[in-house]
Amino acid sequence: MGLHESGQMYLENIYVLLNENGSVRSIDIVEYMGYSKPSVSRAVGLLKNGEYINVDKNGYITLTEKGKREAEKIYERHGVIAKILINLGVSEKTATQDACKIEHVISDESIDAIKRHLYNENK
Amino acid sequence: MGLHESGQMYLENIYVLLNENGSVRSIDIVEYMGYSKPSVSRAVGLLKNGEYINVDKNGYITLTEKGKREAEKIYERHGVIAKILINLGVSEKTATQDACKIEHVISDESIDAIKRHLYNENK
DNA sequence: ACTCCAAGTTAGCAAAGGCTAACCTTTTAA
DNA sequence: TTAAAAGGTTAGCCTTTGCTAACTTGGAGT
Repeated sequence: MGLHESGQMYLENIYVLLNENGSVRSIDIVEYMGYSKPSVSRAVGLLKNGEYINVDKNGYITLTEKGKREAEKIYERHGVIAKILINLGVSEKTATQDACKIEHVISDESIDAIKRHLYNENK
Repeated sequence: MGLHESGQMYLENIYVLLNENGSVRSIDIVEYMGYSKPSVSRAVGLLKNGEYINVDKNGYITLTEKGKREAEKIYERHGVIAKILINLGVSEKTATQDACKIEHVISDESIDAIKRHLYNENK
């Protein structure tokens, strides 16, 4: 079975942290997401189990191919949703917050439609 | 505390069923939403408890003022989201499905921005 | 060497929200 | 009148995803 919403969030944040810092451990996720160590520990275990990430003996996390694909997909959706909201006049803060929620529930069809719209707008 | 996502869904569907049929019992919600009788029974109990609905001795459900306000708000959000998605080229079916999810997580600020956009579009 | 701290894990709780199994009424129909 | 169907409720389970408390383990500093 695929990832649940929380798994998607963790994966996306791992992706962001990897891009920002070059490396990620569980403790970095704890600080970034504001969750407790046990919550992160379990989530990381589940992502590892599902082969979305690898964790080396020092606790450093990397994305598998599967994990990278998934993370990029969610990250892109996030950007697309935030962008259209901002274009509609929503503040960046709210747009980002809303995008975090919407990205997990919106269909591919709707995302594609929004992408087409954003593309056409810039012509 | 306010309604959770499932409570909002139940309330919205009660509102729709009331408008469609003029009356609603738990069993109608069971059929409409496809949930089990105990799930609906609990949800109805919670809505009653929160004073969103009244249930008469024959099991007929009506909205309180508070419930009606809430239901209308969610119903409107649903319509707004579905409409902009449809305007972007999303099929009615998908737009409706997505709206059902998004309506519970999107901010008032974003809804207002979308409403402004839809209004300006029709000028 | 001993202590201490940082990073993780284990165990177990809580709330939301779905489910089945089984039960109780009340109404309908043979 | 007696049996079945319809509508609800109770009890209790499961999963997801957060939490705290308490433990382990490995490396640093004194």
